[in-house]
Amino acid sequence: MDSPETNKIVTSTSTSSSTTSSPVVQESPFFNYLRTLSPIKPVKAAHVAQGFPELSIPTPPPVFTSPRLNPQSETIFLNRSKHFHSSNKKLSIGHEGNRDRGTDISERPISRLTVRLVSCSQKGRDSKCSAQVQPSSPSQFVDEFLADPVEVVRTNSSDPDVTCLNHVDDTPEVQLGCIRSKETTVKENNVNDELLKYVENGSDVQIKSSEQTEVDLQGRSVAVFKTGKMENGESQSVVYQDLASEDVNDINFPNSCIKPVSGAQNSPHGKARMGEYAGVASNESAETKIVDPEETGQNQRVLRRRCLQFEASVAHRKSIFSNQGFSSPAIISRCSRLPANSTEMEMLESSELDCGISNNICTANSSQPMASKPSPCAAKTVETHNDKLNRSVRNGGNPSIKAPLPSGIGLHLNSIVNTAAMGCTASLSRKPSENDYPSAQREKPPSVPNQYLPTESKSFSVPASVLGKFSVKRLGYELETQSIADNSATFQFPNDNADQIQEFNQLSPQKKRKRTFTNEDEGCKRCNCRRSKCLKLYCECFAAGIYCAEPCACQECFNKPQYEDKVLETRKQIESRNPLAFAPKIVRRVTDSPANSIEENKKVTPASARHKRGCNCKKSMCLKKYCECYQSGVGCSAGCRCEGCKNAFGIKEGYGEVSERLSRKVDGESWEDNSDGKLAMVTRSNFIEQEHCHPHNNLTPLTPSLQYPNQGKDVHTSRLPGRRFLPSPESETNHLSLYAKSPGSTRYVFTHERRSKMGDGNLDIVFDQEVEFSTTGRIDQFSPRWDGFEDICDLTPLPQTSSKAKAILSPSNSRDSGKVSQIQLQGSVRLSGSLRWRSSPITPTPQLGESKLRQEPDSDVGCAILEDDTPDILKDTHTPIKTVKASSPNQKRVSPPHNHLHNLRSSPSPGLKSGRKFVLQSISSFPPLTPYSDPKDCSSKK
DNA sequence: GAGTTTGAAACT
DNA sequence: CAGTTTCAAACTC
Repeated sequence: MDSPETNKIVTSTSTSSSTTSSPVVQESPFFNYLRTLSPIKPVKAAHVAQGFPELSIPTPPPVFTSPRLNPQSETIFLNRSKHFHSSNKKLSIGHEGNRDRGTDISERPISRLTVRLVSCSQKGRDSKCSAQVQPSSPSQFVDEFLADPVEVVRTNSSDPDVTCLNHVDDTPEVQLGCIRSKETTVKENNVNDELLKYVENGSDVQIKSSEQTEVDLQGRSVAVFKTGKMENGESQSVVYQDLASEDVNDINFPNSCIKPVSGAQNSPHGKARMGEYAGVASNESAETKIVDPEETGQNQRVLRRRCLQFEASVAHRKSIFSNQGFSSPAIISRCSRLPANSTEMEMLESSELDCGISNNICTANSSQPMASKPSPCAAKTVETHNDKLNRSVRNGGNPSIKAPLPSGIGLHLNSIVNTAAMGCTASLSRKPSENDYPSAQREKPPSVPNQYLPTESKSFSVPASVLGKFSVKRLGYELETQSIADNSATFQFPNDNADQIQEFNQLSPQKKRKRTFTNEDEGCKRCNCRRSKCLKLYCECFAAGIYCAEPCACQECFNKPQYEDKVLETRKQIESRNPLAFAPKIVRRVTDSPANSIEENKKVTPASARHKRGCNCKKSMCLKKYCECYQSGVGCSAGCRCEGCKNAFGIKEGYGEVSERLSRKVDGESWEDNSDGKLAMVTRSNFIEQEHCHPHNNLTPLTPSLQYPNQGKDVHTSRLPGRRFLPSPESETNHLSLYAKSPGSTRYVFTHERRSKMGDGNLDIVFDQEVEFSTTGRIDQFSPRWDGFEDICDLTPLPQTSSKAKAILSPSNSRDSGKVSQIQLQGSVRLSGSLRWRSSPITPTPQLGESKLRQEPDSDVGCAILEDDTPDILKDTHTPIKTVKASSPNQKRVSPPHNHLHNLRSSPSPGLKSGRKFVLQSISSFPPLTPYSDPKDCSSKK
């Protein structure tokens, strides 16, 4: 608040004490206009009487009696408006303590309004003070200013006396700087209108907490808040100060009880100044007081609503977190600025800032961090405790983060982690604990390359919980503002792992720690590259699709926003070699407890797609994290070239067999080395033997073999091209794999990959169908094996059948990814109609007549299931067997951990009997290089 | 924390 | 495509 530009931000002692209203102000055309436009409400004396019995607040006379234009006011106003961009004005919240409240507001022009808010006893609760600052463009300033009446709102049901300020316009909760109280705020009717004061908007905001923390909010209205306990510990003071004002006057307000703060009372100006105070708003924890100096002594009071709701938002947030998943794909746009430092991050984390949830793309423009207008993207809602808020504001400068309502938002942890959005695949399973990062690391969270973000929206939709606890802190994502003009930030988190996050939050500290250590290294940890310049897959950050950040110890790092072009180019090169290079690498299990429920089970994260070729372990025997398979928690597959495989999650020869014991441990997040073997393999020896006996059986996930159903006489299948980007605008790739799993049982894996280039993007539709035909009519499950095809287990009817398809638009164009980083389309797809068995000499024949396939009803169920990457089977035991999924190229396909299968087997649900396909719905760590297709186009593909 | 081991990634 | 080198994480002490 001591910004040099600011004339005077907060004075510890109020100096002016003149009680007469300023004629200049009253006559200002501005106020005139304001009076006309703003909801001006007469002050209600009744309430005042309650709060300030000793104060008699006369009905304020018309504030503006003369249309005469006051040059001074005008000038001030103009200046202020001018400052909205480069404003030096600041809103500061500081601990005023018992200051001299004597202030003659009336004398001062609005621009010089200084308001002190004093809350009364906090009652041991966390005092929360929020101020909503509404930035506005210069052009909009007047209108917005005028249209932004302030009203005092009573908050906190428990404390009827608590009041807060709200915007008259009922600004959405997302408003920046708006802090809600736990309780629904009751608008001013109960509050004495006399207490209402509007706060001058300024450019900069400084907020001081009790700790005197300060925050500068550039381009925001000026307000001075002061929060913190009074010396007597009972009250807090909030000071709104007009930056323009030369003489800062502090206005003391009574506490929530509408009573003068003790300090105020003691103040020489204390109560006597209340015919001066325009309004007071207080909250139990924090009171907000708004004073309209000009109107002081006037019969009219203009209420300016300020969203000063405090804890309510927090509660709301928590509720949201607990109840909502994150549906949006993880997309992080550049621009936006994440908490620049640990304090902000901490604030976000702890406070659970609502940010960019849902499809709402919130764009916060640093230049206009706080939009006066209730623009969904312009506002930021910050609900925090005093300290947190203050810290965040202080450090953040521009709270450019918008917090859209989290409704319906899901978090795709995979996307977050692995994808550009968040970058930690396996990490998704775990939620960052408070101590995941050293404070120093939190200082500078990793940032996400801009290219992964949609151009327009560049949105970073952050679920509150995610943002607060996961993204910000754990992942430490930082949206680096590349420029003042380009700093709108929107956070979009993938939805898939919302539950995981939630779960993690619910974990005990020990469990969190455990997960932290087990998962943190996977994808979210920071790199330490020395020679790769962080532009190779060696770099975990780069591989994860995120920029390196402070926590990184890399050297000569080019994986930074400023090198965006280079990063993107490198990425393209790498992807050209390996389209799945940026696919999630590690799969982690989120479930911490041996959940007995599907809910628990569905927290399993699929395995790595990047590791499509399998491991090549020589010495580790796939028992250490050197082995990606092991690291991913999946068994080695036939595609692995490992030697002496003892992968506890399923040895190569075992075709994904996993011991029961291990499975249970896995459920419990016990990633133990099971090298001791003794795995109770649930073998399907037949298939395994066949596969290994035959030279062609050494199939990679991408090159499944076609085996005839009849017991091991495998006829080599056509080795279909793996998933790769085809140059043609639209390409289709079909894969058919037949596996003779056992005598009388044949499994068909049909994969149709269709890449369509529509509009400016690609639509990747991958139909993976795996059908197992059993002579017995029983559909076998898949083993935990995770290879690219084998684990495609959704039991689907023959291609001719209509099936649900999910199309995921892979925003190759990072700019666009924000819009629809991952679009899930659901619809009926007649596979037979559109598919061409271009590559496969073998057409899946429905002639497997005896197969007793379950035809998935053409319902939307499948679509709902597809909402996240949770294995379908895990999500709903009653899920129809058939599910056709279209996914991005980087989609991971993994087999469920054995234990889950085991559980599923036991499940009476018929669906559980079917083979399972685990598809990692996460978006690629990096959006596809090709532009994504328009959703419409996608729809058309349905 | 330093050094070693390891295997993926990159290079040739 | 195979062999080699590079690289950084994982691991050990």
